[in-house]
Amino acid sequence: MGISGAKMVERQSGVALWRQIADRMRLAINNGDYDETGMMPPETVLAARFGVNRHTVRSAMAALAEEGIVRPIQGIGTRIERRDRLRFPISRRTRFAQGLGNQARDIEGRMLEAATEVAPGIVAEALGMPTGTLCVRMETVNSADKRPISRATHYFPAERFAEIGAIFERTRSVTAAFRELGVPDYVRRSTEISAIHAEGDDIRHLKLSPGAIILVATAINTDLEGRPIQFSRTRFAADRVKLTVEMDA
Amino acid sequence: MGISGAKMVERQSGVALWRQIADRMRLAINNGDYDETGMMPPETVLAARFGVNRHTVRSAMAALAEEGIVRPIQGIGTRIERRDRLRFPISRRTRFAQGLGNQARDIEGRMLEAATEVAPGIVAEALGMPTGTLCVRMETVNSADKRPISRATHYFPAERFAEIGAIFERTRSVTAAFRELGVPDYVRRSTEISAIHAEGDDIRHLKLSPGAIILVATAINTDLEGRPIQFSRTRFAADRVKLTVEMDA
DNA sequence: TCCAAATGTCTATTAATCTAGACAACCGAA
DNA sequence: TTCGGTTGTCTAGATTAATAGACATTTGGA
Repeated sequence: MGISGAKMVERQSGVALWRQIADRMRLAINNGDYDETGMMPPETVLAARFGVNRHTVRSAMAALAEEGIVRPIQGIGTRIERRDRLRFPISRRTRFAQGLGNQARDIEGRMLEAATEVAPGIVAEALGMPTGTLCVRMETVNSADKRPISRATHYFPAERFAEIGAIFERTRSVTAAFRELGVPDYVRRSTEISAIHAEGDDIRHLKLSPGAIILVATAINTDLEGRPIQFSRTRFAADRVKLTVEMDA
Repeated sequence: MGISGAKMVERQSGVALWRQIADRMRLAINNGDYDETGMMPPETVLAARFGVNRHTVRSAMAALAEEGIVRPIQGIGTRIERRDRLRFPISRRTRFAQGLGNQARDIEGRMLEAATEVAPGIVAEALGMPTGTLCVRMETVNSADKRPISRATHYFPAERFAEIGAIFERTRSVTAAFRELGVPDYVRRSTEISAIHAEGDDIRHLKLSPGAIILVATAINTDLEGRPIQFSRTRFAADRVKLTVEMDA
């Protein structure tokens, strides 16, 4: 159960039981409580759990079905059709944790790997470096409420940000790492968004089923002087995130 | 008619009409809509305005009277007893007592319980601890001028803050307790805000009527090194507090 | 093929909510 | 004192919400 233990529904509160139950089931679904099976527990189980009649649970379920969140299948059970996707705002000041902000309790960035290597052609061009220049490549996985949301590959000019891997490992934040390395603020110059089928390690890291769709956001960040400091390619699990592009003057 | 225009109440929404009306009247009161007279409009007027029977309005009024917000006087009308909503700022440096500052004379934090136990999954994740790690759970109620404002459940890593319960009991302040335990300053890493209907013990501790709305702020605080030191879930009585989120770089 | 498990549908009953109307009780002012 | 306006109380009925039980229907697997 939740943080504060087993919560019973409240009677005579002016809020119908089926509505309370529907609200709590929607929360549980979005929280990923039923991700293992992708199915709701049987109606009889839910009725017992909430201490109400099965018909009351069915009313709640009908409300969720109306919203398109679940779909009942006779003889099988009730399938979870849709989880609300996190809204990830992309703007001039895109920051991972800030962007998801209050859409999840626990936003975590985990580093998989960091290495210094020769910048690939596209990266060198994006960062305005001669071909053959060294860069730091950093691989991260970002999660919201324990659920992996995105997988990113970042490139930084090695000259300025040689230690960024170690600092990220400690601060778990690109923004914080930049700050420690003398970049108090930075802005996004460009973002390109595309969609492909998931493949390779992304399937494993994002816990996707083969053939799932991922959104790819390729971005360039610059410091306030306009010098490129980061090239990143972030793969979002498309069934968990929607990207909202925000324009600004 | 309030700021937000003429909204009709919704039928068959799973929320009783009297509850919807009570909520909207509470908002209007706290918004100062009736400050000129200090009285509610007559029940017949309200009934016409909301498009419901007078008895339905009376049910809503009874709920507000139960909360101590209004007091009906036969022959005269219904007087507004109390209308105040504290502003609670949420920022990188959120502190309970400081935040309420000069909005109340007497700001009190009372501890209900403190226990060392295995951290729930969400908490362990939030605090960056392996699952199964011990944490201190502390339950508090915060009041301003003797009126309960919020009810919070805090989690601290047991390793660093085993004694925080005893220290809070003495100092009545999380900030002070942290200071004694070697954390001179701390910042808020994240805050998630949602709203639900009050239920369970919160109704009793916050002296709410069943079905009242509470604001839930789930927060993680870190020390200046960025290590998570506190996970908390604070439930604010929504009719007594408004949260103002302050952005910073 | 048969069974267990799940959702779908139906009837019946009780409780809560909302409407409707009438009238009593109370207060302030004309 | 009378009267208009207000809240308080009562009865009655309609609608919605919730409980209870029975049985049909569908599916997947033994």
